[in-house]
Amino acid sequence: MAKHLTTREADYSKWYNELVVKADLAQNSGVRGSMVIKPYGFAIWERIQADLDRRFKETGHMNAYFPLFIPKSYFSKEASHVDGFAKECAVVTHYRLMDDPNGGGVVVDPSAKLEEELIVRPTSETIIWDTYKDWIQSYRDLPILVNQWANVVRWEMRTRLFLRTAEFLWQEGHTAHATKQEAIAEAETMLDVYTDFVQDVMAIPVLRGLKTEGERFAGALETYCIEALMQDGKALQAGTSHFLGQNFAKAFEVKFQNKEGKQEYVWATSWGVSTRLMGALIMTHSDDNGLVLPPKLAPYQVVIVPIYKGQEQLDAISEVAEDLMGQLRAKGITVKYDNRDTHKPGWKFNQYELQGIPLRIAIGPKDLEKGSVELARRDTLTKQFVDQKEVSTKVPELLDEIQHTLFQKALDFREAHSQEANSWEEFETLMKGNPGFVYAHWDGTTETENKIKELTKATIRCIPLDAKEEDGVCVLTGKPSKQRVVFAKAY
RNA sequence: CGGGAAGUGGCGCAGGUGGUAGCGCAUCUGGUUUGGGACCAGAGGGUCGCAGGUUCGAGUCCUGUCUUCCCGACCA
Repeated sequence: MAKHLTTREADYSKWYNELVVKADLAQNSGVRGSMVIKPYGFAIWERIQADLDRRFKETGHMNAYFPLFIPKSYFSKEASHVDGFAKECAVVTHYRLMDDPNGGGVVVDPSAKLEEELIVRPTSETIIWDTYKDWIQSYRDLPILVNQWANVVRWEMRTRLFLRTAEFLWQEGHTAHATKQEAIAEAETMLDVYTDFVQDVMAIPVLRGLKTEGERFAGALETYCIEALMQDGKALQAGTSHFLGQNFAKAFEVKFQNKEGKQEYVWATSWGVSTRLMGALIMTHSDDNGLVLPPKLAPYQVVIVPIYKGQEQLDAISEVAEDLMGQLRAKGITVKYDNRDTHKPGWKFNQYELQGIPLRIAIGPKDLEKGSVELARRDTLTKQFVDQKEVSTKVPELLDEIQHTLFQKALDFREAHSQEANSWEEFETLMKGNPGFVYAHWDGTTETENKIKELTKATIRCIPLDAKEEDGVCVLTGKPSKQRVVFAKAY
């Protein structure tokens, strides 16, 4: 009968996998490394999408769609880009199947070999810049501010639901600008958009920073990122925004004529977040009873469960429930009334806790007598009796409070798991576990960064944007350093 | 790609030395229940991943193959 989740303490990674499956978010499919996102999980993703999409449009972007397939030759045009992705590409080589001459089934028709192989996009810079070439002649054609919602494929060796799947859903923004300053400003603006969204809507605090040269996106001059800390003390990259310089413009010969009549290469950015955010959401807020959702992302913010004997009692309860639902919906709150007779109340309580519904209202015979309801909070697992008349004011207040509490709790956790390391001994000792964010001095070289990774498995998550200048010495080499960078073990 | 494990009803598993498949959960029916994952009684459902081979006979032995999961190097 024990349907309980593995606890986080017993096995964090097992807890995560069980939660994703039992809360009906996603499941593994018959396709290696590729998941099925189930309706409940997709409903959460849709809310993420809707909010981000609004923010993209408010910052002047429009959506477009580019092909899934990219000719192989496009890839080799930007050298560091191809280096970064070559080892994880799915390649289409044929376009036809035929009956297997040796028996049942079908085989690839060897005569249907493609002249040029097609790459299933791992990211779309190349096909997009090949297209932008046709769109841009003059400074009057700039800027181009485009986003696309799409699926991409990266042939990862080891996959995990939402965190790393061979195929994943994301959005990728690709912009073109006349000046370097404008492109950098765009990359920074989008980092702000991501920061606001992840903190305000997902209730996940993030560090903002720059990636080191070694961790930078393949083909970028600068990668801005937001980094979140998970409950097990490991870091998760939640979003990136890249200043691409003129690399792609040069690779695809995208020039424009400026006001002085001279030909110039276009400046570029790209930025993206993926279904990986679902993983961040789960690993930031959830507990041993299941998913905990911030109200702003919950497919249903409130669920009403009737407790009754017989049709007559159900009818009386339904009347109250319908009335409350009307009042809540009028305030823009999403409510579900679960009057199914096929499951018992206790079963429903557990199910909705597992699925992270922020507030649960139970109405039973006692409540009919007293004119009350039982209101239960998912985040604190506390219950209170509330007068039916007060529900429509109490619920919005509580939803706000839950949203705020979740963020604050995650922020407190991050602060409690952020520390400085001032010597190699200290650093090494910390990194024997998953200590969270460790602020330490670094000499600025990729060589040292790699050495530290080799020795401790810790990577530089970012060079914080708001870091104060501080003289110090590299934790490994003892060479001088002007500011601390953030180390952690990462997903 | 290197190391390990596993494929048997929807899910989780059991099936010494070969003899024609079983358990728990889930499902369905009837009844009693309903304030934290109900109970009783009955029922349905599997060519044992796939392809060969050995054998009178293969879930079991042999060969090949595919897939999935876990651990490492890579990554949003």
